Amino acid sequence: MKMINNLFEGLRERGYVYQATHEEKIKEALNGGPTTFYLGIDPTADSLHIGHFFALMMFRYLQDAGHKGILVIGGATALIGDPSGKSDMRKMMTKEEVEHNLEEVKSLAKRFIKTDGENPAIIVSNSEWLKEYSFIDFMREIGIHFNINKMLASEAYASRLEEGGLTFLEMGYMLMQAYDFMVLNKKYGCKLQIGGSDQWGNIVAGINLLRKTNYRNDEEIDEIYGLTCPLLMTKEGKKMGKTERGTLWVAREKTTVFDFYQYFFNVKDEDTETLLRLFTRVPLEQIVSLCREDVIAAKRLMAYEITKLVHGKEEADKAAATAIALFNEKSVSDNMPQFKLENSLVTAGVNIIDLLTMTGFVRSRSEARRLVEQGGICMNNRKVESIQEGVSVNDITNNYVVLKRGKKNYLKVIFI
RNA sequence: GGGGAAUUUCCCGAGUGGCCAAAGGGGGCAGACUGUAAAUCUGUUAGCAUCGCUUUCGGUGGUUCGAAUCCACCAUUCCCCA
Repeated sequence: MKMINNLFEGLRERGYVYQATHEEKIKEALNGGPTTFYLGIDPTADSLHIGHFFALMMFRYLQDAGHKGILVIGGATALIGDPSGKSDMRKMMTKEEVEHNLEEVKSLAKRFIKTDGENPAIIVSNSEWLKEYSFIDFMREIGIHFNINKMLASEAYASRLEEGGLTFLEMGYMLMQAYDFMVLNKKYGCKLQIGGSDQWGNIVAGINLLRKTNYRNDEEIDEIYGLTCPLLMTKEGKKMGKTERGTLWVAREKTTVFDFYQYFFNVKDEDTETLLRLFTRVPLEQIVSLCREDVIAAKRLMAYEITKLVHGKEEADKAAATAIALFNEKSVSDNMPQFKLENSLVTAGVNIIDLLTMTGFVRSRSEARRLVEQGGICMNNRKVESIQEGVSVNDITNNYVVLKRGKKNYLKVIFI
């Protein structure tokens, strides 16, 4: 099996390393023989967002270097909710929701990490070992090792504490994750936990827990480490992957491939380099020079590569082609967002406002009216001048009409 | 368990009986300028049958010609004391 010599340095260079608990030891482990590591993801939604994707990329890097990966899906922890970095308590999820999300997350994650062939990842849910653990035993065996004063001082609880109202439920989260690490160490010999920087406190808790339970005759029998990747932030200090309409999802049904591609194409210039470093395997020197010489080309490459990673080459090609057609050639593409309507509507004559709302392109009639009045709506590349305008058979070529809202939002309305 | 404070439109936050669909800021959206950028300027930001009407200020009832504003009860949150 192929081992990469300077894996740790490589990761650091690309911007994957944020904090490491034992830098020298981790370097040794990663650059040396196969090390078993794990990444935990809580199924709190029925898809993955870009932050998960980032961590999974790191997972994949380690896997490709020959290390053994375990993906833990937090079927149990999702029922509690991680308070790390949150200022409000998260709404509790039902067991059914978690169950459903777990399957979705599992199948999506398989797109990014190797789960078959050579060196496949193991996927487990932590409910496997947490479900059966009785409360009293858990408190006696695990709870005893946690010092509340220390926990409260940790970053993970800081914002919740400031807001007040920290509950016992949330305090329990850290114990569970810490216990996960311990179990994985015992069961699979897992030595390293990776995660986003918001997981630092939880990771350290796991390390401490093992240390406290791990002595035999005053001798530490095993040592485990933690490595975090930075939180993806834009240069403006916003969380990457958040859009006005919500989170940028990895699942196609929740965020179309075209929107996904567009999100990355439209990031600030300054973020291009970071994204290229993290999500492509383009050599570093090349990235730097490309960004300096031609930002647009760099952006195009970046958006394309990320889309390819997440949705596959075919979909990425389509999205890129659609974007070029739309923005560079001002023409129509088959892959732009579409909506189908009954043909009879047009033959009867339909008002532009009705059309905009009917297709869901604009949320309300008031908004549609406003947009038209402000000159923000185009039909077939011609500005709609008045809210009285209608759509007739003459406007339709090849069974469709192309609507444009603002500069970047297109919808092809197909009449059947 | 006792006492105090709070809950406003996407967010923060003004508003203490009619002039409130509700100030101001942030964010969003649109226009101009651009590179499908950034910065800036302008407009806009509950819904509809749009010079009018309807639903909104934690929930439910009540007082009143009229309530986000007053009263009662409930819910949630925070602070102080146990």
